[in-house]
Amino acid sequence: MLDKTFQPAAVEPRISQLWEDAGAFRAGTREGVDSFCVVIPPPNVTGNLHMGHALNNTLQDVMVRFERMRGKNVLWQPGTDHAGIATQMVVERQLEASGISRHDLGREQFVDRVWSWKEQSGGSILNQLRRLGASCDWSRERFTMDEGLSRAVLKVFVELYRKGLIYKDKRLVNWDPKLLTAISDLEVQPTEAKGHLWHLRYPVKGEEGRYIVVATTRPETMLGDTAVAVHPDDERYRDLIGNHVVLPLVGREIPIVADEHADPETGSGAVKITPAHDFNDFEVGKRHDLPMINVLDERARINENAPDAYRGLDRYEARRRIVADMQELGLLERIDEHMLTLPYGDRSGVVIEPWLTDQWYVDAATLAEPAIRAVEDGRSVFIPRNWEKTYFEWMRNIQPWCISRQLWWGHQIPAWYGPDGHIFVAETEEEAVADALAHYVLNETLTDEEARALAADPERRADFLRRDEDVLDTWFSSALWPFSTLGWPDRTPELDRYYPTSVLVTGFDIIFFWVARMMMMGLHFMDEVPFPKIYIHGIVRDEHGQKMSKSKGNVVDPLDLISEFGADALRFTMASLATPGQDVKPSKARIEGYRNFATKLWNASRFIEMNECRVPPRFDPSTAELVVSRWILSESETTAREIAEGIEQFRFNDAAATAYRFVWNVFCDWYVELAKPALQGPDGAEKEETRAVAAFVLTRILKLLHPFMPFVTEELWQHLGHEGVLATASWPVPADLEDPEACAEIGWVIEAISAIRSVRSEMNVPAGARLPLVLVQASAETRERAERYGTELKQLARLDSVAAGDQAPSGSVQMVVGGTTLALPIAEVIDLSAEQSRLEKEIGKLGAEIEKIRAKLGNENFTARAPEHVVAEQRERMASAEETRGRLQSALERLCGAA
RNA sequence: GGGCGGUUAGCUCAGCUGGUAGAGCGCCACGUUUACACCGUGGAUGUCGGGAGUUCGAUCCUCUCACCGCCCA
Repeated sequence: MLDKTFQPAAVEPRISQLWEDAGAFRAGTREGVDSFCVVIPPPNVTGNLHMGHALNNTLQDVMVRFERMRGKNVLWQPGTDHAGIATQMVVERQLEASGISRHDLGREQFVDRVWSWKEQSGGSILNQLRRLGASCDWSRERFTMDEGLSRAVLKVFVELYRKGLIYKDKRLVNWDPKLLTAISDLEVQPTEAKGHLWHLRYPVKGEEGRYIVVATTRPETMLGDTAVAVHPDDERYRDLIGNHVVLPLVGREIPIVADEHADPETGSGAVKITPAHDFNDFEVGKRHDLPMINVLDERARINENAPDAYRGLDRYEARRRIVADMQELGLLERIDEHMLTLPYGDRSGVVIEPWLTDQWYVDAATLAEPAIRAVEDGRSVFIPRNWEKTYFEWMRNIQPWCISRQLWWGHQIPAWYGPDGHIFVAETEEEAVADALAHYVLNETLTDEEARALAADPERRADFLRRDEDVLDTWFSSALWPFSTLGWPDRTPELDRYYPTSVLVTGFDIIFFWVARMMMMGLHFMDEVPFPKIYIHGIVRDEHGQKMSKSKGNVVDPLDLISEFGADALRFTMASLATPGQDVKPSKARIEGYRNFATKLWNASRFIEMNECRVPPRFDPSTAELVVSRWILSESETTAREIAEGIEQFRFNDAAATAYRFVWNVFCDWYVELAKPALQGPDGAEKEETRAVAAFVLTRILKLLHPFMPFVTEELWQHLGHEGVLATASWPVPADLEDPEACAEIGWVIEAISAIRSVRSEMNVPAGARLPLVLVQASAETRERAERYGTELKQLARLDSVAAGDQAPSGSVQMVVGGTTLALPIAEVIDLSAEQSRLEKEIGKLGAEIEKIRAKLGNENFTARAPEHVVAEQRERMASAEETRGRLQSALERLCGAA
């Protein structure tokens, strides 16, 4: 016998183990069927489960469990990425605690340390995903630094390099002066801050006393200025274009150039150009062929390219000095308060510097072309569709992708440099050595003999040929995820079977960083899109719509919610709120509500169990005879269809709501109640059928709910003695059970009971009082229905008799259900004036409705132009409203006559 | 500045192709019923942000204004 409440904390670990033991999530166990494959957006190996993961993985799991139950060969590929900076920082912090830096250890030992950290405590997020119920094929877990995936990375790098799609270049990058590496745009957090706008005077050369005023938020960068730009149409400066200014403090003569980058509206209209320290200025510099003078070192201190006075100063100290010095020279015109956006490194928390360095780049523009076409012609579709705009926008303006990082943890770039700086790119060192030696023998730098000696002596060779120290951006390897996890570059059966994957599920925040790059790489190396569908969900906010952040203190830990309410409740909440294109704002009250829903299901099952309901072997639901059986079977069929459609169309909220309504408001509220008389009555055919149908429908419910609430449904499945595991049971097969007649009949019963209850409550009839019911001038059909459901009506509407009559007994309360007047004689308790006003109110409401419809039907434009079925519908509504009103009116007259 | 999304019941949100405004929570009243008080029954609550237009008909389509949010520059 089941407990009174479902205890998720006790059940969940056991059920997880059960699935594991059953190998329920293994891919490839079914032959000759369609495959369904999803690759998980690999979480960061240092990460912890947050609400975004909970949403993302719930939705994937709903689809994956659904398709698995539908009999497909399902692979949900799990794994993590190696998160270059984050992981390196975790281990560095550990080292710091014992007072050593990674440099003390050396690269090799440091990387070993990272690996052992990874083995011990990395990837705990995958266990957290298990707690959520994610049905990944855990036996196939991958890591972007795995041997296989690393091989894929090498091959991709080498191939792209050979095609000229990877190259080395000197450009501005986002440089983190604390972590001493380039970082990606994703890792830069633009943050609004109060700052200043310094207006500086630059003296015009050869025009004594004439200045050009430039406004800047970063005065210290003036040391690297190589031009002043003004708008070509700006009259104020037209005569100065082509002249020079003398850069104060430095003394360099720099040109005044005309460029549209200068905005005549802001500040003075003239802008200083520092190509080596600003992304916009860099572009201006290229357009005008300006020198690029880097005045900062890797830690953002002023370097040797600046005048002695400032060398070695930190950027902020330099700023103070420069402002002071300019003021002293009378060259500081004024200082304005100014709001500006500063780029903070999200890991280091310091302001990022645009810094000129040598880095490796991917020619993203070239790779983007096929990726753009694939979405244009619909080989990959965004759901919701609008996201393709964001995708196109970014893809069409794509910048070279900087892929090198000055870190130790990651895929080391497979490039070697000869003594003259010549680059050799190869998948292995051996190959690179062979290439290099051949190269230098050919150009006669080396003799054959020297080359052979080098080849034989690794130590001398290391001096001769030096490997690039940098590693690749983590996203470079995640971009390969949809095929590298399947075994590429080997031609594996998995690759044939699962590529392209079926759908990618992710948040819009990483369309650029991940989706776009997977598209580029997938198309280039597999010649096919990595996924035909890209489902983009919203982000999770708190219940007031605020973005969750540590500083706001509104972060909710999904694991806490799982502990408190159960994974099923959290999942159901996520699915219910996953409206296409909208953000998700879960509240505790909502989650609690779905915890209650799980308990409701639990108790309904408890009831079914208590009444010894079981599905007989070879039970055929189409043979059910009782109307109530046919009705609930019909409803279950409709529900199954709607849930399937909802999931297929990514309308998770609709699917969840349909399931919720069916289970609670149809099955529990009505079917169980209507079935009680039969279940609690004498043994016989009726009871037997009811038991079978109740159990059958409950079984269906468990299946329908399983994708959303896997734990409670599996627990019940096991408890109720079903075979195997629910996770691999088959989705309800449509069995032509929809039955409009049964639905109409039970609909009438439900309506009648509801109407009686409502009137009782309104008339303050004591809950315990049993009343007689009279059906006034009822049709044969209605009388039959009342007869058939006499027991149920009596029980649920608290009646002591149900009879037919020609007239409502005097002193009765009357209502109209489906065209029949129902009368409750309650003369002794009736409050005549209350009943009179109740009837008048009803009649008034109907009158208003009738008038509205009459006006509509009286409009010739409407009857002529509206579709016929709409007009017919209005006519019907009007007829039925008029009939009901008539009946209520005569009830009112009778009542007044009696009074 | 460009793009996207939002504004519907006290709160959080649904409302698919225009044709009777819905859910959950909250609130009020009542608790006959051994599946369930994490429950049951009944009830109240909306000029669907403002304005204009298209249409026989607009929460839904078009334009416009206001406010809020996100992304990009």
